[in-house]
Amino acid sequence: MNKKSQTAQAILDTAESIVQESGFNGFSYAHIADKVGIRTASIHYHFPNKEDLAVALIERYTDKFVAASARIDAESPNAPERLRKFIAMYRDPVLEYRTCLGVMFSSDASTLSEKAQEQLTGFISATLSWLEQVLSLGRSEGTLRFEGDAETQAHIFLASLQGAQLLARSFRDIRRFDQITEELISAFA
Amino acid sequence: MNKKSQTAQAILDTAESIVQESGFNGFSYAHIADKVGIRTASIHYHFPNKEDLAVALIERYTDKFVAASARIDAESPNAPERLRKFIAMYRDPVLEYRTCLGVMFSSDASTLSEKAQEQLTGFISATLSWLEQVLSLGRSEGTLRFEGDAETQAHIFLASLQGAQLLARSFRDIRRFDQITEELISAFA
DNA sequence: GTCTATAGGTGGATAGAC
DNA sequence: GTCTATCCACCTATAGAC
Repeated sequence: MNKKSQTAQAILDTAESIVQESGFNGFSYAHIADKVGIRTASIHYHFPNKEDLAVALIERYTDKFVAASARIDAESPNAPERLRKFIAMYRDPVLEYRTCLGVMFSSDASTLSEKAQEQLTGFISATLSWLEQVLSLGRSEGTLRFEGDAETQAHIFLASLQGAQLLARSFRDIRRFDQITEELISAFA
Repeated sequence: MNKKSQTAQAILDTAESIVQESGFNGFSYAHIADKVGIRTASIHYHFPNKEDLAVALIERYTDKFVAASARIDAESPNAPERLRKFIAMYRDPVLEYRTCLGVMFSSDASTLSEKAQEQLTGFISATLSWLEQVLSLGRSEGTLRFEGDAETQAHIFLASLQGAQLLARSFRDIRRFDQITEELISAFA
């Protein structure tokens, strides 16, 4: 179920990449068509309008996160390593001057449809829930130390990573990102 | 010097407000003209093109921050109170679903001109420098406690506020912002 | 300084042939 | 499923009258 054709996947791949770089208002059907090697009319066949495309983008991004976090849980038994892999997920796009799709959609939230906004909060909630669970695990394991409740710490951690992406991007300097995340990790020690 | 006419100020006021809500790619000359009550051609008289407008926006925003931070320094002798007033500056726009202009321009950085990007990093650098100085002061006063160097902590603090704005905006819930900032403050105690 | 008028381009979107 | 052709709204920007 939810099978998408190869072309639809290519369109989503390209759109995701452009949104991560320029935001949802920073791209057009023409941009996608050029990169994919099709005509704009073909995009409309797969995604009738821009809202459909936005919703599909966040939907798929959420699915990818759920899969990735499950993989992390399976591969890494201890909480600190899970956190480090999570940070790596947020670091990679910055190397290409991109950010998490959630950051971009959050910025452009006011121009998104109701449904797209709901998808967005769904994605962020999934991320926060996973982080909270990792932090709780770390605390009970004794591998992570922090004050206050895990939910608040999850918020701070995610907010810091989002801001770190924006700062590193503005300065075109990945070290700003690393500087922030290394201190975040060591604060839990 | 750098005196701007009343109309130019009104244009900047409106543009700033729209950018904070919808991003730099989310507004047009027509939007501004409508709100200010002039024609789009008049905007071009004051700001020949969109790049000029972007540069003027960040320039003025930086000036306003410098003035505001100087006022905070003058009014509040101790570091924790300075931090709290800084947080308030980032909280206010969220109430109207806006963010710091720096966040929006950072998101749209890839579509900005070279000069606008330089202005942007100038603004962020000014913010980071001021924060670093406040944190250093607090540490030497004994009113703020933290690990590592003040520069890194300034980065984390700013990144957290930026992310907190995005999170609160996405959920349309100011309490997410407050939850984050209260924990940030208490972590320094 | 602000206006009308308009140029020239690009945006998303549709109809209909293949 | 993908194409060509096309529509129309909107965009930034300019020329020139007032």
